[in-house]
Amino acid sequence: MHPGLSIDCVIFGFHESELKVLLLKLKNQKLWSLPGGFVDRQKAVDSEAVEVLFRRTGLRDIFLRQFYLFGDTDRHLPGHANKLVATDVIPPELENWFDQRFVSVGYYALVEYSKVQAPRPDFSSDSCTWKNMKDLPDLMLDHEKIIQKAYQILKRELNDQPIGLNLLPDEFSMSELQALYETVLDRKLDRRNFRRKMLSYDILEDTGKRRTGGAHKSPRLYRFNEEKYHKAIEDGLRSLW
Amino acid sequence: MHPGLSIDCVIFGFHESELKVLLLKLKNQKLWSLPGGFVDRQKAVDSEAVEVLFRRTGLRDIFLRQFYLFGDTDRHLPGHANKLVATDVIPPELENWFDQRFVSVGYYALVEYSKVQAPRPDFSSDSCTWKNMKDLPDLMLDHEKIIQKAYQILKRELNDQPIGLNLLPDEFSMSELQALYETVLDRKLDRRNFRRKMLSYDILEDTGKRRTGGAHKSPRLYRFNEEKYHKAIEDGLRSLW
DNA sequence: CCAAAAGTGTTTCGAGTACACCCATGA
DNA sequence: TCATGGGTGTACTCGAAACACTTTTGG
Repeated sequence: MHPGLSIDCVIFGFHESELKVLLLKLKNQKLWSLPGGFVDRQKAVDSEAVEVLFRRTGLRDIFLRQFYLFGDTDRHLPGHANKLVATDVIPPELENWFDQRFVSVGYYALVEYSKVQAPRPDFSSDSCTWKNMKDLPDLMLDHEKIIQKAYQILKRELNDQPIGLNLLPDEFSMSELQALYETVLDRKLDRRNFRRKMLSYDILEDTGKRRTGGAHKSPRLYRFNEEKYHKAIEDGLRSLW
Repeated sequence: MHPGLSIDCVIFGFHESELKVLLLKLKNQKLWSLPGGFVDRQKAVDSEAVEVLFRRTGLRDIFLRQFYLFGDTDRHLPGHANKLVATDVIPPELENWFDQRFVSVGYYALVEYSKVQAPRPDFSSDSCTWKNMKDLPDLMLDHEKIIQKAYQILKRELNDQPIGLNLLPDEFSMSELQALYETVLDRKLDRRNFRRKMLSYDILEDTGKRRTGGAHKSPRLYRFNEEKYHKAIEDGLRSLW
């Protein structure tokens, strides 16, 4: 039957200057979980991850990155499967099977919060919602650890790769982009230096438009040049050697 | 039985200014393979990788990094298992099982070539030797791709992390360290700039000794300050943000 | 007219790069 | 004494960081 291989997706979203993660709440339990699923023996692992993302968010063609394989033997506590049976999450005949070691591949994705319309829970969970990274609920298994690892890798990769595409509207102001970086990095950045550095990456285009409506000076709107953006991800933004 | 999960280790060694990979030659075949093995359901994946490294090289406490999970459906060509049976690598009853999709976790290690005394082959292979990265033999499955991916990630990580520990003797000259970097990067570096930059990382200690015996000025010998070295790996050598 | 955000330029500092000469050693 | 590699310093350029005032907008 199952190959004993599952995937877990850490789906990051950004909203109101806060970094969010999409989580499922398990039926009849207080625990939450990452969206994921088992990988069929016939399917390629990476494409299954794409499917999970699609099932939960309705989004395709999103930056999705495999970042780690979690394969420790102590990923769940004794009695874990028992609890799942007791709370009706899985049928009793699967209890033993669920008590063995699981190997899970972690993926993370960056998606635009507003484009995800009413994320849908699956059969084993009764809600699917965005949770603030700074205020995560109790999570099953080692999902907390998986999220933290994804976050750590995301921050490290920020040094070599741009982010923003799929995390912001198609057109955005420089301040919005900066707010994204500040949120992910969890600290303030200098406005002037940020603008200069970001423009120097040569991945932005000025749309020529302005956003009006705020009680302030109307900002220019930019968009990503997707070709250059993807090239930057491929080649890295800098290399020391 | 098997969980359908295997590991493959790309073990890099460095010798005479060449980057080597430790490979096994399959019994009765012209194909070579990466050292690896299946992961028992009871075992943690990372520690199995440590075991593979130990079985082949006799080394423990070596930098070993999980770098990717290979989970495509087309990892081997049709007839692959059949060939393995025909050439006596596996018994016939396993043919069907060997024909399904395999998921393999890639690890890479950096070890000192000279410390590996006569690497030992396993039951399915008749030799285990170092092969030059620039002249790889034909490899089974997607092992060539795995090696190239490991190499690519190694080069990228060089921008954030030092290398050298376990790849060089305990004490080494600056030129030897530079030769290592030049080999991995596959290009020449400026001697003066290399020294300055490397010293600025603050991970080296001057042993106070010199190496004599060459027909030249005798070079200072350095060693890594392991505490600082590991801290540099943890924290990264630089951060742009 | 005022509050709030947008836009802009300069200086300072450190790291990266290019480059050339003298020194020590063993053969 | 000579060939070979070891050791060192300086000038230039560029990116990073610190820092303050003026402009635009809607309320």
